[in-house]
Amino acid sequence: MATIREIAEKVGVSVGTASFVLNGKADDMRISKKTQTRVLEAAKELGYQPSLSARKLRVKGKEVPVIAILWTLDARTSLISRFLQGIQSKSTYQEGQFELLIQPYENGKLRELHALKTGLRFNGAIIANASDEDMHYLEQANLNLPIVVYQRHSKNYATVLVDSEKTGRDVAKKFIQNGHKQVSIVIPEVSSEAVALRIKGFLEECRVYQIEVDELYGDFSEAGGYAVTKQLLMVSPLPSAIFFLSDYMAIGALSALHEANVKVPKDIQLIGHDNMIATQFTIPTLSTVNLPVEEMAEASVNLLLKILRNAADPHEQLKFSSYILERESSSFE
Amino acid sequence: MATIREIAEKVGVSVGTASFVLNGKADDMRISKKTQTRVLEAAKELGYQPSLSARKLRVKGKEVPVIAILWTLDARTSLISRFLQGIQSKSTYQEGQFELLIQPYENGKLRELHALKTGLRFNGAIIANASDEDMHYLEQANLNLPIVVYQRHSKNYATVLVDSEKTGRDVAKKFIQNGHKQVSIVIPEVSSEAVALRIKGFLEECRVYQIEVDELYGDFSEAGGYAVTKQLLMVSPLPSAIFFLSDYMAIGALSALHEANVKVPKDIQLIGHDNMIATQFTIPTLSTVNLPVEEMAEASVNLLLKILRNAADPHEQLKFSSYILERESSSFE
DNA sequence: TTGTACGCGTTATCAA
DNA sequence: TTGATAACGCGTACAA
Repeated sequence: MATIREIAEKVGVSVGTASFVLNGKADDMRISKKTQTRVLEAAKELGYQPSLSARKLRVKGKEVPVIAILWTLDARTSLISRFLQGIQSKSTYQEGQFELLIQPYENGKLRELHALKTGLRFNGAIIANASDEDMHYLEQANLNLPIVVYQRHSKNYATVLVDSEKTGRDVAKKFIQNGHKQVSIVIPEVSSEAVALRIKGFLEECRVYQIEVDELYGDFSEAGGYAVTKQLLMVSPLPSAIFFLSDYMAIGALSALHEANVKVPKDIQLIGHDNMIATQFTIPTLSTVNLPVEEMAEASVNLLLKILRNAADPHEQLKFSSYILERESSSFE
Repeated sequence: MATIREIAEKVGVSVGTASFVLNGKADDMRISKKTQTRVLEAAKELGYQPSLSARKLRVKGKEVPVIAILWTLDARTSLISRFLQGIQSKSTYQEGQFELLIQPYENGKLRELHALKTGLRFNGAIIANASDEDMHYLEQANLNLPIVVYQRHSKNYATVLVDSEKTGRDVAKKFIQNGHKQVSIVIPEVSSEAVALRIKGFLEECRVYQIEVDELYGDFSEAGGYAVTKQLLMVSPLPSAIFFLSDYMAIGALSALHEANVKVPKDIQLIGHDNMIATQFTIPTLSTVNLPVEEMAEASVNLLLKILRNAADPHEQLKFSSYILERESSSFE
């Protein structure tokens, strides 16, 4: 991490000269070739790395806010592409009004992310996939950094979310409406408020209508859904409907059921969650709950930008709505 | 974009005081409550936004290189999650040795991305999905910014890629070996060297063995593959094998074929490309070409970091290999 | 609480 | 023709 001054000193030249050489303006400034090569060599030797900070500071009117997306290092990483797509599809991005930083963190270890406290890396953050512990830390830390929390409730920060409890109830209602008496819910092993609320809504509604529910757990992935279903196939009787809290898991289940020659939706009905594009092309097509990830992502960024320029309440709560998309996997033929 | 000095002036207080208040250190410093509120109000009014650059510059030993991932704003955005996963799975990231910036750009308009020339946003870049025009611009611009190009050849920059021509030949060989005489190749409408080379290799090998090939085009998505296949189903005879240059397209095709009651692999064999996880769970499971995205992503970042600290040749060429994963969609029963 | 030196690259002004 | 000097940008931290 040498500075330009160190280079200048080593070569025995002024910092201005060194700067010109390192920026390719040496010829315009008529710096001799020998000096140029000597400067460049010194830079290489010392491992010179220009400081963006110093540059930005000097070049006026160029600094834009840095927005960080804090994303957990777990299976849900696969959803980040939709999040990014939501941000990018909009004009805001194109105009270069902000820089987008991806800041991964380990689930449950948000407190160890020093950048949240130092305020050196970003001007504001969107926190996705926060676990209970992470959220607890956040609420108690009371950071004075502008923050938008995605898919969780919060007292101290702005939020963007859907009514996950209602989602759960809606799916239960659909199952009840379709006449199911014995259903299962497959739960991914991730700590998430949204998941917990969906479960809560689903179970409550089932209780009200006295439907029997089995709770199953698996990895948040196709493989997880496949494994859970394989296990389920070994016991009997099979439930007549399953709610998967992740489309990926439901896709894995379709594969396992096909192998076992169990027909969907005739023998068993499935509903997934998230409305991943792939669900339109599975065999059979997969009913799912539409989660407006792209819209929420865009809203999160816009909200954060507004908060940054004091144009929005830092406690704003944006609510989106989800709805069931009925496709073949939950329809009677 | 007010500065801390403007706030201090407005309130009639020193910059030091303003700094303390804005950083929540006011109480420790025994700044009066009135002063605190006045400073905070002024900050709000003026729309104060702390300059990260000034902060980083002052706080010693904290500046780490910023690496940008330049990603096109097109359908292939869906692949970015694998790219990110590749980076994140490794220790490098955890140690906070660099910051990761996502810099989208419009396909073919890399030249309009000013950040590449100003050097204000990042210390080095990984360029993914560059089109021919983008690459032409890059080669001729001869930027002195450290750059790693992903999945393209380059004279002037470091690269990380697989031998895409060989991939194409391999798939053709597999088809020939399986006895096909009439095949199709489905090409996504994206400008990519890798895609072009796969096509080239595939067509050449087919020519050598005098296999008839039909070239079809569609959107890089499940819907694109579905649409192409629907069209294909209207003509006859159907080819006995199809090579899809994207798994997403192949997944769409499976759906269309299922609807038309054409059996895979009995009536027609399919091979996709990329080895997306979903291909293990389609019905039938999808043969595909494994593209080591995660490994290449990790290698790209590590190579760039090495170049940044002069520990690697800025023209290094890293080659990875791909191979066919035979699953049900291309196997005889 | 205040004043001010400091970090580091850029660039305009000055000097030989 | 070749290079030096110093002001500048902005938040931080320490001495006063």
